[in-house]
Amino acid sequence: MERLLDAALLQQFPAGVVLIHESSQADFLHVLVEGLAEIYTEQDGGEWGISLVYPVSTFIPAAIICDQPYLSSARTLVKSRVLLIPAERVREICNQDIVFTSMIAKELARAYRGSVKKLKGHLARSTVERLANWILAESKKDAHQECVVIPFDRGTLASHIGTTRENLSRSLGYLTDHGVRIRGREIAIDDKDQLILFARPQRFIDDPMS
Amino acid sequence: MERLLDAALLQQFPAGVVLIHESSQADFLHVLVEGLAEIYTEQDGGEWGISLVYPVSTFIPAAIICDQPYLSSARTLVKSRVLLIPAERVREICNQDIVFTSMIAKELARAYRGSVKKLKGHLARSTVERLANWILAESKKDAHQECVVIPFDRGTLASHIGTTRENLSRSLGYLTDHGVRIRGREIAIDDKDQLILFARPQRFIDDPMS
DNA sequence: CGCACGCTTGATGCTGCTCAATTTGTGTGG
DNA sequence: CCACACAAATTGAGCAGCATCAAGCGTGCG
Repeated sequence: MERLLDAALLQQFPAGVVLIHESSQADFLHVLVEGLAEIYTEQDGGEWGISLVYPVSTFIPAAIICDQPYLSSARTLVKSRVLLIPAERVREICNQDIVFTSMIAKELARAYRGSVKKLKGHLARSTVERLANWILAESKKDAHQECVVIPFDRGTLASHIGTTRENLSRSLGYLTDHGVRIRGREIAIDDKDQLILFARPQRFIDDPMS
Repeated sequence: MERLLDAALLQQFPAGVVLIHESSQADFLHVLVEGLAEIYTEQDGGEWGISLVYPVSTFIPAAIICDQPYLSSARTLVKSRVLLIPAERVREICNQDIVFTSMIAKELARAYRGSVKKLKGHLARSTVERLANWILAESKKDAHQECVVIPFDRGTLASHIGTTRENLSRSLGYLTDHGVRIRGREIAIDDKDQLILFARPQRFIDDPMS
């Protein structure tokens, strides 16, 4: 563990800094210590969100383990602190320290499951349903608040829901008839039961703990 | 390694046997030794393909590592031999044997990257493009054959491409104008360059090695 | 032969993207 | 404090992609 940390560096980044560029070789294992980041991919001039990263977790550990180029890009969404560990060092310790390695394995497993859940959501649900379920999931983490605040701009949210800005707007409007009220970035949940009825959340798609 | 194998059992299954039921607790680590299997999910009465499993690899290792229910189901597509290792034993060895653990980590990393690639394909491409790229990818592995044979029925292929049987049929018809000829389950590639031109394959979506 | 199953083809409608116009919101400088 | 500029968000119209339903075709098997 010492050998890990003496080569690592903790850095502070403002919002909107691109930390990883897809298709570049993996050079560091990034650990988000504080803040918020997104994993995204650039395709045909557009951007699509792959996942959101909350502290404390690593991002894109798979590229380091596989010793392969990154499949997606990453940027900070708010001011964040990130721990950078040289890839070389990580792979070295993966052959020595069992505690670290099985921690990495757990991290990979969690990320993998997240990705499968996202895939399931896209295969089986419409845009509005994905949005409704995102709102429900978000409302759970902020300890029973009746109000969800989108922590980034709407374009970013749209790219993570898997739609365009325009349709996100329409979808939010549509949910107005299903227990929700919109005020800029604030989404007030007036009738949670009605929203749940519409969204039909499933444990194995929407529950981040599963 | 001995402790792993003395608790494991190698079993033979015919085609179409469901080995894993989603939402059930993970009891075994499955290793496909020979044959072909698919990971899929059941949603609203339909089935959607998540991934295909070729030998030799594990399936759904993440559920065992996380000690959580499976997120998807798995079945054999052809007669297959599968090694079953009790989950308990796997987790135990994950705290002891570094070689095994880092092998699992690599396996998880590969699966994770596969899932991200599938997600990218769905976000950025149309059904026909996904199909065209699947054909190209398939043609690569069978050592420069000019002909791809779908190794399962079309409904299954449709579910993995992310469309319906009907639209798969239409899409195959459409590709007829782009260098391909269809004869039942055989897809003859007459003009690979033209197909590539249409499909615009990307290394970081379609190359299974990356 | 006739039935079952898988594949194809057609018609129709919904979802969601694109483009464009308008409104709202936000920060800036006079 | 207002006027203005610029970006973000909304709204509308039109259209492409794809699902759905339904019917027609082909092949294999009892």
